[in-house]
Amino acid sequence: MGRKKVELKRIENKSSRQVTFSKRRNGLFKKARELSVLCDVQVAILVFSSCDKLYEFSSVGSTTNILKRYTSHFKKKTTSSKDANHAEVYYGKHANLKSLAKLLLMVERNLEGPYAMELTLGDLVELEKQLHVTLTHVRDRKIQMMLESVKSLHDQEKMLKEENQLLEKQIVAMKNGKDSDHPLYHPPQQTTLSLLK
Amino acid sequence: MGRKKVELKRIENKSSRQVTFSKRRNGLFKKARELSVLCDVQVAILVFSSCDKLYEFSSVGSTTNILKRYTSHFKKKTTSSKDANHAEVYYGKHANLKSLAKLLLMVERNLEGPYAMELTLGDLVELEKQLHVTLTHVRDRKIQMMLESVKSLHDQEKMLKEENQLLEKQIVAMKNGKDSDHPLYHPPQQTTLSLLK
DNA sequence: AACTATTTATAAGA
DNA sequence: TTCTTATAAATAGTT
Repeated sequence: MGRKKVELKRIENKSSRQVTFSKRRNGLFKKARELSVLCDVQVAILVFSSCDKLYEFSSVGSTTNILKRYTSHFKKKTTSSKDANHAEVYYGKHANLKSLAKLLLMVERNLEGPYAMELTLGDLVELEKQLHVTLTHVRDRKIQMMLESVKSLHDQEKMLKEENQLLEKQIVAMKNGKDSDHPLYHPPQQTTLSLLK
Repeated sequence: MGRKKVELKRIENKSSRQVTFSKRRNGLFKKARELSVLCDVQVAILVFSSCDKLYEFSSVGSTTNILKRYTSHFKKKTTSSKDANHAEVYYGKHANLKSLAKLLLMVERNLEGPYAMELTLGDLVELEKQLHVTLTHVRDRKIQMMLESVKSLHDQEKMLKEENQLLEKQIVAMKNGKDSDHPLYHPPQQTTLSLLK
């Protein structure tokens, strides 16, 4: 795709080989990025030039992530309990949404970022289990709250309807000039509506 | 480069995404081969599809060779550089991950126990989203590592078979009584097997 | 899987 | 190096 069709063999002229390398390398990386985005896949490319220079492309955080396991994958876990206690000291009193969200963001950054974490496959399996369990519980709690909300709304609706009926009866009674025996209705001050915010 | 200009975003239709993936993957690999030949460089491409399938391209014999080269390249860079803070950063991030596991346990206890955290429905929805995202990322990373394991084992198997063939040839040669001109084959001392433990 | 109308990449020239 | 442009190549939508 140029002024002339080019034969598929090593370009002997050094400078035009260098120019072509630069152009086509960029082209290749662009194509890789497009493939990654359009088709929702992960792509990594490594290019070693003849003078031992490395050019790399990765659709995820870094190529290192993919290859880091060659050196770190089977390292042994040694200090899990110590770390856990450490965590409790730090977060025990502040086990709130904010610190959890922060930590989750940190984990995400670490999974995708330029520095691969020293996580073994076993670590990841454990973490996945734990996340799954917590996610399930959060969902359960959410659904519970939603059900409670719905129930509250129904209760509230019922209550208001009853109030309406009572008020209507009072109005009818007043129109008939017979209100002295029936004092006015006063609605309750506290209802479950407040639970819904 | 087609009937219409295509927007650079995930193709939502599954079947056309699959078709485009197939076409563009071939295109990418072709470009890589051309770059490799024309410019006399080594190229390796790894593509992980969303359904856990690995497609790879390598301008030389096996992708492992290039990955090894990459690893040693990177090692050279990092070990010779002066960054002593690296280990500390590393430890910090690792510790944070353990903290996350501990914190997740705490959140669970709070959700189920008599002392419910003061979380609104909105909080729970946000938390659920965040957990889901992190869980997805953890799963992705886990799958990536598993794929790498499988690939390494396959490469290793191939290498061992090649060694076997060489050894068998030597045995045949020895039986023919002409071994004095051909020194025994010595297998490489360091193979990727050691990395797998 | 083929077919083309178009878009995109790029070889050569400036 | 960077830009321009003629042309080759890739590919999106269609059959």
